[in-house]
Amino acid sequence: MENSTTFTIVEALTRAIVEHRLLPGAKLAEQKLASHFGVSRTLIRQALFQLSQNKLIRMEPARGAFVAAPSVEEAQQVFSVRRMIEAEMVRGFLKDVTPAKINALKAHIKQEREAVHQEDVSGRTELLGDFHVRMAELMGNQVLAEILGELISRCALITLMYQSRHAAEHSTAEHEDIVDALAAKDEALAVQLMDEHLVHVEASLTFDRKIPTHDIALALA
Amino acid sequence: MENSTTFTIVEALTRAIVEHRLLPGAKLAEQKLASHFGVSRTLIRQALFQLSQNKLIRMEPARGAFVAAPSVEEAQQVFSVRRMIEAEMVRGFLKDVTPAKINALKAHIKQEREAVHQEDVSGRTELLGDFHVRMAELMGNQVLAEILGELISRCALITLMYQSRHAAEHSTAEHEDIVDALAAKDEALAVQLMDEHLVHVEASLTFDRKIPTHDIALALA
DNA sequence: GTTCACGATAGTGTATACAATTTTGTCTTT
DNA sequence: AAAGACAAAATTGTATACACTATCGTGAAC
Repeated sequence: MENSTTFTIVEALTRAIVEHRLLPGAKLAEQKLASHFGVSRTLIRQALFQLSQNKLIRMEPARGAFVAAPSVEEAQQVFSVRRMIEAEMVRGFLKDVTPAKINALKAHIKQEREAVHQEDVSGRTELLGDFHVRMAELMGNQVLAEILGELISRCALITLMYQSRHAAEHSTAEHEDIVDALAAKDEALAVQLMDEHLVHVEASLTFDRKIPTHDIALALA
Repeated sequence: MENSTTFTIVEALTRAIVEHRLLPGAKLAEQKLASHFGVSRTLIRQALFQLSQNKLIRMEPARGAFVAAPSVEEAQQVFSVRRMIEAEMVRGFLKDVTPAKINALKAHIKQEREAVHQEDVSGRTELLGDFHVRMAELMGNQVLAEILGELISRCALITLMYQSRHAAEHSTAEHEDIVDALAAKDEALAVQLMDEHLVHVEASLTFDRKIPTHDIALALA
């Protein structure tokens, strides 16, 4: 899409944030990043700008960039939007479902299972999110896939921020149930399972617990 | 959100694109824009970068920025996503509806009617889109409002690109019907009306007609 | 001892300079 | 005259320089 150097930096920072190597509230000083990546501040600023549009960081005028620390309200709104989109996505998916698409989803679930065995936490989180994006892609709606992808990145940050003990263990099982319902072309059931799945993920978060952060103001709130 | 100077440039370019003063495919040379706005290329590049994320322009490596010319597929996908989101938005809106919210929507429709009288084309298009964003805001879901806002910007570009003769005249009437259904708390009807409304808008476009553009490759396709 | 003022330092915001690439125009060759 | 090669101009990509703001530390006044 855009320049590949900037893209590399965005990717690296995204991974660092989503993998929780950079905690919410952490400051992202431009010169330090520039030195680390061996480029000028110009490219760093481009990358930070992009990340701020993805809501993975927030930028304060004349103060700099900080890893985003989504509020409880924002987290709930993100999940709310996901439920809206994905309920209808399931309906749309069934409107033009084929055995090949079902198989593609099953193949993805197989990958998920392998990742669980390997205890690859960050890779697993990514795969669990990709299931939903994959569904959008299989519908042939790239616009939907992009929007959902952004929402799911935000969810990854939220999940790692509020997750007590990742109850995401049975996410794969729920994905499987959803695919079964899709294969049976049971729209009402599939929609319900998808909605419940997202409710479960959201419910597994502990919005009232203490949360690790580098944001002073947030830590004292 | 970000710097106010850049924001001003983004606003100005957005208006120019959405109001069709800049045709799809038109080249946006950095130096010319910089001179026009009386700033350096740095700020122009930031603005162009942001616009490219909003899909209002596309950037080709080492070639520059061009006003986006959404393909028919993309246009249909954008409308498809809007139907998905807004169907569920109507349901969500009714889950916590109040007379005040209904009145707010009615007030907005009144504005729409006035704009129709004034023959203010660009302002009218904006207002018609704002109706949908307003609904998201009234739900108290800012995340939803932002996502919908971006989609509606893209729709404005699409509409002005493919619109034969704006059949959007009865959009306001349809908005009114939707609000009536909401006031009556008739979920099924409201959802149906919203879906039909979006289908109407999409159907008013002429995907098979000639489209004005500055994009050579597109004009000869 | 606490608070305020002020200077030093670090960091961001913008402009400019330079490098690399693309585009354009001209000239040569066939 | 048409096609290709090459040079010149224009444009984008990146780095650096400068200006402005915020932050932090020190010291004076109370």
